[in-house]
Amino acid sequence: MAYQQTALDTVFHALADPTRRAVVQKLVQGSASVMELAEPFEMALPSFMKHVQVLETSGLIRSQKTGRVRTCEINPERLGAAETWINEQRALWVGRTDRLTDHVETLATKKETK
Amino acid sequence: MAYQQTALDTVFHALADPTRRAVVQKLVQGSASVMELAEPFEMALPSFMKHVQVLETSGLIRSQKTGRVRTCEINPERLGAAETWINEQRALWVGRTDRLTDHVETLATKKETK
DNA sequence: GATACACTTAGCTATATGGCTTACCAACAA
DNA sequence: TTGTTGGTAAGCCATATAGCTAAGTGTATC
Repeated sequence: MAYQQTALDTVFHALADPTRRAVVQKLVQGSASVMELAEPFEMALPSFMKHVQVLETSGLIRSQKTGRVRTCEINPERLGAAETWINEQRALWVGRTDRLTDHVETLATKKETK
Repeated sequence: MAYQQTALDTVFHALADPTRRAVVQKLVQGSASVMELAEPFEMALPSFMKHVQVLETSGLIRSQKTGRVRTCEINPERLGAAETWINEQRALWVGRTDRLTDHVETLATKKETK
């Protein structure tokens, strides 16, 4: 569980930056080289590479160097971990509002039968 | 869209910390006072209040002071924004794998009819 | 009115983050 | 062999973050 917590730390941190979210959005559509990914950004290459490192460290993407080109691809499982956590909160929230609704309905029913 | 981007920045940043995620998990089950929320953490109160501020700034929670007690509650809409973004990526990813699957199946079908 | 409680404010420290520039290196291409 | 391309490494700077302590403030409670 502790490992899971740390993973969520890094995943949510990685997604807390617009540049890195844009990289994720690009990679879910297909793998791409670092230069392709960097092109839309007015940013020094070493700075952009730092973002790639953050994404890779978080497990959201994987990369591999072939010759002089580093190609990145998404790791959908890790994105799923963040989704799972949020869905768990939603389930708790929905479950709670369901119980509240039931409670209110129970009270309403009791009033009707008096 | 720019506003949306900034919102996602702060939401994902807020969730990038185990203490803050624990607060969110508690609040989806019902509102709670700051002291109740802080109790499980071995942390100075001003430190914990900083986390609460981060969550409030991100819009994930709301708080209100009544007398000397500040009560916090979840804002499910903001959590939904993060969920929406992740679901959009998953849709792109699934759509892409679907297209690949179709392509492979088309090739397989062509082989069979030869 | 004194005391306790629940924060709030201010300031500090150490670390992390996100950008930059410069120089370098490995791998192609001409 | 030289030039170009695609990174990589190192170091710098400014800002942000995450914790702390101490002191203060407003609101109950006794």
